[in-house]
Amino acid sequence: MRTAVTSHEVARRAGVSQTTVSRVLNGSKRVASATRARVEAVAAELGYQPNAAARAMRSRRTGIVGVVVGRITNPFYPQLLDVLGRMLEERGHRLILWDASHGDGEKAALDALEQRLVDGLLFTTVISPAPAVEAAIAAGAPIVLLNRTLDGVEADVVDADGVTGAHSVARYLAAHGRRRVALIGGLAGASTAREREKGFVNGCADHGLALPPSRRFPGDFSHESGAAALDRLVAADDVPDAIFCVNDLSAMGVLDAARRHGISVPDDLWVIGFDDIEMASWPAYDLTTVHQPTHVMAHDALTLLERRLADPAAEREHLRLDAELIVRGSTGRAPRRLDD
Amino acid sequence: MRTAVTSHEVARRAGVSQTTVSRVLNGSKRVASATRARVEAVAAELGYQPNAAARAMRSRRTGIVGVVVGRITNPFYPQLLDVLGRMLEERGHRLILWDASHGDGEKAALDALEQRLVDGLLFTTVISPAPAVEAAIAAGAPIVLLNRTLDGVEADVVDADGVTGAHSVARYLAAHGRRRVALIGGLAGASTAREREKGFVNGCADHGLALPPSRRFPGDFSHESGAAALDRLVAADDVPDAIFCVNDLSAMGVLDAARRHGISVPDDLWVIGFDDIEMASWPAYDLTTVHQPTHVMAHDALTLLERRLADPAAEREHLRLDAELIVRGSTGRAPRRLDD
DNA sequence: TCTGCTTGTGCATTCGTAGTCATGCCTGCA
DNA sequence: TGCAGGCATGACTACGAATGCACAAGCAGA
Repeated sequence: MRTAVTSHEVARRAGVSQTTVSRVLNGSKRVASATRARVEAVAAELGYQPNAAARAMRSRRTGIVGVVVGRITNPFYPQLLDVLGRMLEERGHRLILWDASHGDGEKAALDALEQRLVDGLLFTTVISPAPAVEAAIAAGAPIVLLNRTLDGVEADVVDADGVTGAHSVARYLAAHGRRRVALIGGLAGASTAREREKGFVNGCADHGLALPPSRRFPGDFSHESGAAALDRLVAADDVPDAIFCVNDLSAMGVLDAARRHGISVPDDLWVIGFDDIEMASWPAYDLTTVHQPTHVMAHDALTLLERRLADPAAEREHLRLDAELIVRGSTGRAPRRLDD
Repeated sequence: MRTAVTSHEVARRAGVSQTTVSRVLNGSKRVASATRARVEAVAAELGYQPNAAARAMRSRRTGIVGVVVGRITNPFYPQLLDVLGRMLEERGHRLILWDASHGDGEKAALDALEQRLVDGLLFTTVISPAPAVEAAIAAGAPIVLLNRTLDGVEADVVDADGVTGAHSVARYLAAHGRRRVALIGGLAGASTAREREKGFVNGCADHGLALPPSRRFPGDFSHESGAAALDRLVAADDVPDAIFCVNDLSAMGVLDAARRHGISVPDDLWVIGFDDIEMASWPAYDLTTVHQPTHVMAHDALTLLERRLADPAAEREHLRLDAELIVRGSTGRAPRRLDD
């Protein structure tokens, strides 16, 4: 590798001061067009790239956003990252990624913020209690909570209405004659899991569906946890009419376990998820689920973060989006199958 | 946000010079243990975090590795990222992510390297020709090619043997009496696609399987491209015995399209993929495929990169790992189903 | 001709850390 | 007692870009 070209070198070759080079690069108007052209030509010729560290040191901005995801192998997160990556790319910004499923992703991200390595953070996966995160937010750090929230914390948040969404699932099941239902939950500290469980439990109560403890299972949003829950129901010879899972991945686990056990979906068992990840609509699963507007959420979260960076004193905002039931084949024959 | 604490501030409060603080933080031995303890106490009390930009400016290292993936929503990449993220976390390093499916991820990554924002780069997804990448590698830039390679370029590379892997697929199909086979390819510039196509084509020739142009389809590694190919075969009323796809995701597209068309797998059609992503083993797909040792590959690639960073003059290495056929239900009843 | 404003440019400084060089103290040996 | 040598520490500076301030030149209006 050749030694890096500096703005001083560009200045020297263009016969101007380093100040002028800096002005040209940052699009200042205070530069004669002839000078600008000359500097740009020299910069291009030398392949000049400003040193990121020096730039960050002076300007106190790095153009890097940190994102903490739950478990990158859960397709929900790549879908969020896809949108975020696109948006950041358009702005010429960059994305540092942490995975919270190993080590302490939140701690690492907060450290990076303190070190001024990132301009702001997007947490998609906070688990309460999260004292460090809460303290940083309270101190005014540029942090936006995406997907999951922290109860009682005043913060910029974008999430979907899990309570109403899950409530509509219970109503739907009751309306279609399902009587024996089961629930597969998520991590206790996750607001998404809590909300969806709560909405479903309330919905069952409201619509006369019994949901005994023996048909409530803990989960961790993984495929395995869904499969394990159905395995236990089978072992207990207590396979229900319908199972609601707090996310799609665990619902897919249930569907896969059902295949193993020779349980026919939807004939013998209905399965419903939450998220509406892309795979949920693929024929192999054809999963009825509650749609979360991932694109909009990611977009809104980044917009909130940018606003917070531009104005640290701006009013905090909590954007709560609607989640809508999408009926597919895992709860009866989906209408669109008639097209084939 | 309070103003950031600097090492000068820590020094002042601990009654030492900034130099000593720096020495304590970097674990220099030239510090009396009493002094070290005092500095550490003050640093902890103030929650001191060294400024990343200043540190990078002096030390010329950022502790950040850049990774360019093909399309983050293809589960193959999250699996790689999972391993990479773990390894980097252990080392206290960070990961900047680019997605090459929109904009120019490679250009952005190379820029970041020039700007000294990242210490090194991992390209999982180069598409030849890639003159900018080749030039950077030739100039000695710390870049490792993971998964895909660039023919004729001397570089640090970790990939799997696609030719042999795909060749074994053809042999397997021939040995099990499949006669009418089809091939769904990948992006022309991707070495993985080229190798796997070549291995399969050669294998077909070697084992007396005809593979007319009408049964060779272009693809782009996506679920849709797999599904689209089967749609065309159905439309042409030319559904084959077996279809080999150059990656699992497109094979899953074929399986899903087969479901839509009421084609029974494996009774009417065998399907084989390549990669062995986690989902391939789930009952919904139960996909016979060629296993790539993703974990090992990611691990080796990062190890190579670290070696290159430690010694820029080290000999270049090309690690080529074996890819092994894994037989599952999409090519006949898989043995393990008997367990149930 | 003089004043006052605009425009284009450069000088000098700053950001926070790491490392070089210098210094003072203490120990041990001649 | 004198001095070499190790140890602990501090003063100073470099890293590279951005920016406040100063200033010269050009021009309009009085």
